[in-house]
Amino acid sequence: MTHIFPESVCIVSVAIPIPVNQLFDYRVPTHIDPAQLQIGVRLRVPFGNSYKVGFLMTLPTFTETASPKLKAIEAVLDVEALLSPHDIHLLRWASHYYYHPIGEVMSAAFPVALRKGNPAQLPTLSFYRLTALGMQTDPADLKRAPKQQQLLTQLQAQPLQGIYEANLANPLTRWRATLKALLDKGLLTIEQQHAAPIKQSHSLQAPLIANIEQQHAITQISAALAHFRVFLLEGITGSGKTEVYMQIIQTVLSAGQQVLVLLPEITLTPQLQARFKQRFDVPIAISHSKLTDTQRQTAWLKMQQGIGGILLGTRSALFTPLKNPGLIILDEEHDSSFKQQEGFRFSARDVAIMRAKRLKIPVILGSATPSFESLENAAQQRYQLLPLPTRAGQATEPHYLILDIRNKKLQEGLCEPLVQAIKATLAKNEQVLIFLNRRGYAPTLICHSCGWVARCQRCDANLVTHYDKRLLRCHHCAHEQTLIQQCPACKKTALIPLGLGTERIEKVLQNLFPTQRIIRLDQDSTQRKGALEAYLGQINAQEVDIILGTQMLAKGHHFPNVTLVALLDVDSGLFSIDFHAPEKLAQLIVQVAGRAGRADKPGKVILQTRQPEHPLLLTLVREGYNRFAEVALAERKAASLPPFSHQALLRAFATDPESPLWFLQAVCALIDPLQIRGVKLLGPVSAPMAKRAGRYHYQLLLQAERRVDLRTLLDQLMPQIPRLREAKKIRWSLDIDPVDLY
DNA sequence: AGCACGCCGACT
DNA sequence: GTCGGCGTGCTC
Repeated sequence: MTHIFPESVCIVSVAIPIPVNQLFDYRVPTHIDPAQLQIGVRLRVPFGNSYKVGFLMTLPTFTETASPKLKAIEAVLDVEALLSPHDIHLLRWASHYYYHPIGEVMSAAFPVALRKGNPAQLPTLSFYRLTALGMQTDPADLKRAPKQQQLLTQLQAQPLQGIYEANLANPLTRWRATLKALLDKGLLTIEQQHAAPIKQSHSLQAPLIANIEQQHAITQISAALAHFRVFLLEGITGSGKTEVYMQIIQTVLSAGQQVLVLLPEITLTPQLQARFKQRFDVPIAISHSKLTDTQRQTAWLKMQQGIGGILLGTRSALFTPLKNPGLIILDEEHDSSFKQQEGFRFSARDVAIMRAKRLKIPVILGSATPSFESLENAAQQRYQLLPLPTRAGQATEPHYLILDIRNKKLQEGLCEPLVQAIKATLAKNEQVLIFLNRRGYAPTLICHSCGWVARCQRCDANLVTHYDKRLLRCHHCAHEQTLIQQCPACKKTALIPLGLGTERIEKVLQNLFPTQRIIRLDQDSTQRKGALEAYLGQINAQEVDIILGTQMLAKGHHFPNVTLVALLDVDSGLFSIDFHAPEKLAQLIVQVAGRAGRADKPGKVILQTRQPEHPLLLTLVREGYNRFAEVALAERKAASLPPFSHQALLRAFATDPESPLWFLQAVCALIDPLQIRGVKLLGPVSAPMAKRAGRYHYQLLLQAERRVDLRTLLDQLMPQIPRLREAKKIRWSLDIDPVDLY
């Protein structure tokens, strides 16, 4: 063997998007200038027997003891890092906090197109700042080009200065031809070519006159701009939260800064987008999972380059870089879809707060029903509570009525007083909203003769009868089969659907109210693209008398002519083993109730229950959501439950029923000798629904009153878990601050 | 996550 | 005697 003299090699550490929490070292080849390498730039690197896009995590260092297996960087994909040092720091923090591999966390911050290594260029679009000088073209000529028509109408309505996005680079569009023609005729001038940062922004529409509480909120938040602070804007439905957002946004935009607005649901983005578009003359970027990779890359780059003024997006938009960040708004902060439930299980709410802290900007958390955790943070003065108790236009709060349905004759789930209330409401030409959180016809199919029940083969669950499609379906896996007539056990034709789903209630209502127009809104009835929007349109056009539906009724949409809301079964939420259940139930009730009523037509809310004396229900109905939260928080404090303690949930599953348990027992055996005080182990136990989609689920809950104890334990434990022999047969994950305890 | 390596059953 | 099943281990 020839002796090799030590030679100085330039190396860097790279985060690769694979589920292994380590960095990989690479040699910087001589043709790459190490002085030009910025932390965060994307690199193409050889990995295994292919190539991957990784992220530079350390500055180059020179060493004489480099391992001979080091490979060289193939290419540097960015001249400058697309993420700021603040954002990279945030991602490092999130990787540690959630114990998730840094490569996957880094990768989560980028849109798919850029993860693949695409050049960070705004594709085909060019941005121009256009100023209209006066228009002659008739928008009626442009019937088949709605976008052009819209622009021309706008230009004619007011000689304006604004930023328009014009796809002048694409020779195929008539859009380009029109603009070109307008430019040629001198009807438009290009004030500024190329992407330009927002310098200032004018309000296109006069803001509404704020009421006292709104004005107080606006003043308080405005005073805190350019500082870190968390505001909890607690506004009941119709209290004008959005107006507060918009007035603050205007201030932030006027200072040349950008705003990140996060929403829980895609369905809510178009409404807010329309209102923002009317109000602000900055480009608004949209980012959610229903957009194409290119659309999301465009939105991301617009914000990164400072072209976009507002980014409206869902959870995954949280990490979008902002050239000049000024404010983060997280609307409906209580919503559990802000918590990612697989892979990198982060809370968009908690990470947003961390991000704002680093960026020294304020966060506004908005909700009519804040999470108990946020209310506790407000009580401890960590967040500033800004209540908006008044409904705009003096609409009154709904009146609650608890209907005891024990021993009452039910017409297929509707008690007589409810039927009467529905009749009375319909007689006044007002709409009724009926809520039942169970889709399908009936949750159980039982044999009247022998007691056989239709069960899912792959889950610990009954099959749900769907009459519309003549199917038996499992709501926990993809299994479905045709609806059977004959009992497979005793061969008698005595199968009875037991219990109520929305499909069944729809038929009941059709029988009771044959002349009324009824619409059912659930996952099954809104499968078709655009179906939900079409139904919502019909409801608002008063073409519907009774609206029936599940969960999806609780989100966002307001139905002003609904004056009666009925929740058919609130009991199922009262007895869950998950301590979050009362909180979720209260939020659901208040959110559903909030769909109804307006100034001149106060709403009435009927709750059907077999637990009419249940203290939780009574507190909520008599004393309101905040008092309910106080009581529930006191109980959590007494029981040392979050937010008065901190949890991490270790889950494991496998197709074989025993190895997940063995795995969790092996983990317990690792924990024991660590001698960490202050951390309680609860489990291992099988998950509430142990068998799901043919896999057996088990879990181990770790709980500590001081977060530092939990972290000390996990810091030592986590590196050891992948080395366990028992870990190889199963799939496992760690959920920090779990929201669903199953 | 991919992907290769590796040791046991049904096939030309 | 080979093709291929997916258990196990590694990736700078």
